[in-house]
Amino acid sequence: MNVWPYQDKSFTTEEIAQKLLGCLLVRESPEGLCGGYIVETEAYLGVKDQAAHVYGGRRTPRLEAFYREGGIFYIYTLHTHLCLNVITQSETQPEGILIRALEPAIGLDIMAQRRHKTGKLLTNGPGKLTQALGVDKAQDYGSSVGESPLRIDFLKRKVPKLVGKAPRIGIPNKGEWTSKNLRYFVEGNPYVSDAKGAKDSSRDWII
DNA sequence: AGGCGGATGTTCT
DNA sequence: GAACATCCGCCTA
Repeated sequence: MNVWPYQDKSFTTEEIAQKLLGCLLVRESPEGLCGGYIVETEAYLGVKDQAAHVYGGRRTPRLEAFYREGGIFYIYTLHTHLCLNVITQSETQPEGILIRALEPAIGLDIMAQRRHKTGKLLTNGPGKLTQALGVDKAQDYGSSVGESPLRIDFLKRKVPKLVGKAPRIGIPNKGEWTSKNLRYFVEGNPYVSDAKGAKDSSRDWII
């Protein structure tokens, strides 16, 4: 059975963010099944993290998922796009992980239809991957990552050869939190959102 | 009512 | 590959 493997809270959010790399994110829809391997994540460390939505203990209707159990999706709207996050801890410890990029693996034709794009442009950004998968806020917000139309397969995973660490994207003026290396990615994978060259795609996975 | 949040896609070298 | 126009819902005032 495919369930949230970090229920016992014995792992930090930073650790889980790295463990999610290589896991298969899939989405079931009337159009068919599609999905890809997670290649880029960012950790958001709760009320003390100036870049987190819940910084300072903020609690508003859209943030409710943070104050529930780990292993559910938190989805927020950014202009026209949706950003997909996994809640990692507990009611009293509102932390989460932003999924920033996928390597397409299943239903490439369906994703291309939704994106009107192909290749890297399919899923190499947080808003692009939600569009490619057909993520729907009303349907997927708060749903379980283990068994829902939108879910993560923690078993059939690839193993990154090398995990890169870097500061998170787009959070200037957040004090020390701006420069912390809380962004993780599969080194050399061409689908990482700011991968420039994208040449060395042969050396990204062990398996 | 107004401002903020960041990602996308186009257009220009 | 860098610059910029555009996108709109949630919160705070």
